[in-house]
Amino acid sequence: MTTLWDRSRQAAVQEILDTAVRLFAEQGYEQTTIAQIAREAGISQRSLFRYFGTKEDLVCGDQDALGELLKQTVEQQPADVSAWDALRAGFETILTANHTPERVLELSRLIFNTPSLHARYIEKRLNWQAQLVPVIQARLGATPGQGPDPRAKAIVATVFACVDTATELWAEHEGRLDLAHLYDQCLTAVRDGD
Amino acid sequence: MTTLWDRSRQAAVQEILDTAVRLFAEQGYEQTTIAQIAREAGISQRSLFRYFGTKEDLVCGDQDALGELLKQTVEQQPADVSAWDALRAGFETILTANHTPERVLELSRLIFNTPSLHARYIEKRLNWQAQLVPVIQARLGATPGQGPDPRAKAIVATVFACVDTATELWAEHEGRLDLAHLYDQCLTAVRDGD
DNA sequence: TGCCTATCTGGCAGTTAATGCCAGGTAGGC
DNA sequence: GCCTACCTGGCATTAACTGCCAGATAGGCA
Repeated sequence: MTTLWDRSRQAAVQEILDTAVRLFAEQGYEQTTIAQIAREAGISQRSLFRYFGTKEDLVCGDQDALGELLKQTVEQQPADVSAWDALRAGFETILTANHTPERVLELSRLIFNTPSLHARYIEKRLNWQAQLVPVIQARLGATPGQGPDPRAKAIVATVFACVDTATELWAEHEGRLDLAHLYDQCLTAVRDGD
Repeated sequence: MTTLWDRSRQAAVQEILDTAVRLFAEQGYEQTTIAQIAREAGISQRSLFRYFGTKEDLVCGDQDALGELLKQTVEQQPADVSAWDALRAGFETILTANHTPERVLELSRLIFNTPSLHARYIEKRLNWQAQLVPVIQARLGATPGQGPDPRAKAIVATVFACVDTATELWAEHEGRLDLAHLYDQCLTAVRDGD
């Protein structure tokens, strides 16, 4: 309900984000300090850390919200949709909910070329995976044999592996290829190859 | 050739490593400082950073050497062995070349329970993947269609996803399950499921 | 044996990300 | 117009690193 605060906060977040991404693209992630971003965005370091808990969150911060959307989409697929198709539907939803392709491409380049960012990005994605495993487990039904059932974990991990592979290829080719098609190619190679 | 130096260095590395892993297990990774490790190992902080470039390398440091072994094993498989089987052979080799199971279990617990370590661990494994892709690409033969061929990348990424899943389950169950069998279960769920 | 050189080691200062604390300001309700 | 809640900025501090320099130590060589 506190409209003005929320709006100015939203604007501030957006401005800080734009400043940060611009500086990262210009001079590299490691070479850009928090002090510089704060200075150019006209804000104190202390406040910057209140908006974004870590430097890495300036790049991978909105992953958390996307993960929630992904989980909900997968959960809401009809019961007769297979685990594979449900996950694929989830990722298609995320694709459209994400930033513009140009922005995604810029962020992808940054992430794939900066080890510490890449690590952080993977960490966020591991959270997505952990959230999805019970959802997929429910869709798979009862355990076939005795012992723990690794199927859901394996399927989710594989789907993410293919998404990551497709995204990396897509970024390498400057976004000129169709991401969904690349993903399907990856999954075909894995499931129907040899 | 410089025997004494090398040996004392080797001994120092081992002692630092043991001290660090012990402290990490006792009080957690984040709660243990470099200063404390250096103090208890009887070495200066400055020298500790010369042995191990980062705190994370105290846990995931020897991954680099294992990656080289993995690549060589996969490369040396006979030409008629499929990509999947070649990779599986590589991982079996690594299993036996690793530390004792107890040590691996301890390190696994640490890695899977510490987000930043888990991320760094996967980052190292991404290096393994990048090295393996051309090897697998050669084994797959010519590209079927036009455009880039994502098959090798996808297959390698999937195999690692399954290895990771199996290892996590194995660590969760305190090493009481058969790791190779878990891996096969994961791969079956992915390739032959539904 | 005694020196010389290459390498290792420790201490010290400095940088950067990140956190806690406190004083001061600003928006919105009464 | 005041009061409260929240936000903001500055200061101090910590922890992971890094560069620099002086001192020690091992091994080669005369």
